Amino acid sequence: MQTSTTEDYLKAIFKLSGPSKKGVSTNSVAEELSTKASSVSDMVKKLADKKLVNYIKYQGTTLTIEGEKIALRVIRKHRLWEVFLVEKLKFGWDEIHEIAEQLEHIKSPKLIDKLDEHLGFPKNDPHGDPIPTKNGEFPALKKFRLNELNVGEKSILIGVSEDSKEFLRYLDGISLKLGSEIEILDYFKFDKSIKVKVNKTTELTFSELVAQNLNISKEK
Amino acid sequence: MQTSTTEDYLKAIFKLSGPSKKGVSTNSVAEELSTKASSVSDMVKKLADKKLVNYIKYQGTTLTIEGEKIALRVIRKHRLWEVFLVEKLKFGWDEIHEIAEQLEHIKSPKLIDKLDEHLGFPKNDPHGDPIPTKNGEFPALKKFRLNELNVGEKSILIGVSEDSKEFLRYLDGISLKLGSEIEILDYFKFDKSIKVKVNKTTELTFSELVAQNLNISKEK
DNA sequence: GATATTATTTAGGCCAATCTAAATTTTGAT
DNA sequence: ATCAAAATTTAGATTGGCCTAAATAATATC
Repeated sequence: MQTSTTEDYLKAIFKLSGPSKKGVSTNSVAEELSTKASSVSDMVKKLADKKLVNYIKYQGTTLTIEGEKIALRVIRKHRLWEVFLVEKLKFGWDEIHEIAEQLEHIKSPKLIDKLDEHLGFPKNDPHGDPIPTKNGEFPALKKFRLNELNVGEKSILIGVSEDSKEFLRYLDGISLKLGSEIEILDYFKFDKSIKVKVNKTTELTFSELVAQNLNISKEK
Repeated sequence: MQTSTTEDYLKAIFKLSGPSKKGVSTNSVAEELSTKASSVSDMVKKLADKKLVNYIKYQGTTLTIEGEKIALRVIRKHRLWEVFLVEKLKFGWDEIHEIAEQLEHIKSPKLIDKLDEHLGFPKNDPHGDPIPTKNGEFPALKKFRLNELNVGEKSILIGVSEDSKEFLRYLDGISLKLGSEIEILDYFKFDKSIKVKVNKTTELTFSELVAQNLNISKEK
């Protein structure tokens, strides 16, 4: 059974990983948890020993399957308690976070199932965020192809549909990485190519074929 | 703000003190908390530093006013959560204790007030035990004079109404102490004296005057 | 490509709470 | 009153989590 500190770390890493599931930096975790980078360094090593995260020195941390399971369970509890606080106890939506931070660490699977039932199996918390299911399914972020977006929309690269060496080498060449932000600047009807801005800096143009193979999410 | 361990110790000491508020032994606390006597020894020293308990080496521990306040707050939370688990989440009365043990440490005065209201300001928990009020009043144990009891009843000495030196010296002489168990064996109508057995061992006879000045509780 | 800046890790300590083993005090039995 | 048993305390170590300061690696800039 993990300590509540462990749960806090896993939750923070999950949150920071974002839809692209890219590795998170030591500093970002430290900031998220209001602690110091050296503490995080210590801690992720311990979490790696317990097989809850993958950690490579100087290269960031990702969750293992097991680590993600735990993170999702904690998020489920947090969000269900938030619903309880607002719906049943009539708290304002702005007062509930820090109480839920504590309640999320209560250990009792039965409690959370009964709470879920008591609340009528809500799908979203009071902020509108989805509540992971009992089985650890996280209502998937809707996934799009880059060519399905409209001009002006922003997105995050979460994957590719084509994994030939050539394609990956091409992406590498333009240094497009998982997690990059892509904003649609323009669309050229005549060849269906699109002009984008990557990470608020680099402007590029993608052919339709390329755009079709870039999987993105509209979420932040 | 105290740790949950501190709260556990204070609660245990409160519970073990009983109605007579007598000092509790290191060993009894250790057993109550499933820990070792040496740990308790360490801990009560720290609690004494924080003015939460009165501790005299080799002589046991009592709560200070402040310590008792905290203990009562924790008990209030524990019992309110128990009501919630049974009434709202439909738990069986036998499953709730260990969950409430966790919930009782959640820190948020507002939460507990709202919970109290949500539950309709219950007076007792599902086991029938009284719930301390918001102001830290613990529904007093009903107090009796020893001469109000019937033959066969058992009681605990919780105080005296007369505190003259003579009386106290008398009690001392028969080694009757706060917390002693007193069972009524017989009642002699002609002089209203009563025969009792103290702590299941010593038989004594009290005059009416003595019996009137011994305050007892019927609770265990 | 060298170097300055930033990010990260290591080293060494601290604190709360716990433990075992040894020392000490109290109690209880003769 | 003495002495053994029981209760309690001390000493010294451990674990989880955190910190500061110093060392090292990665990165960004010229």
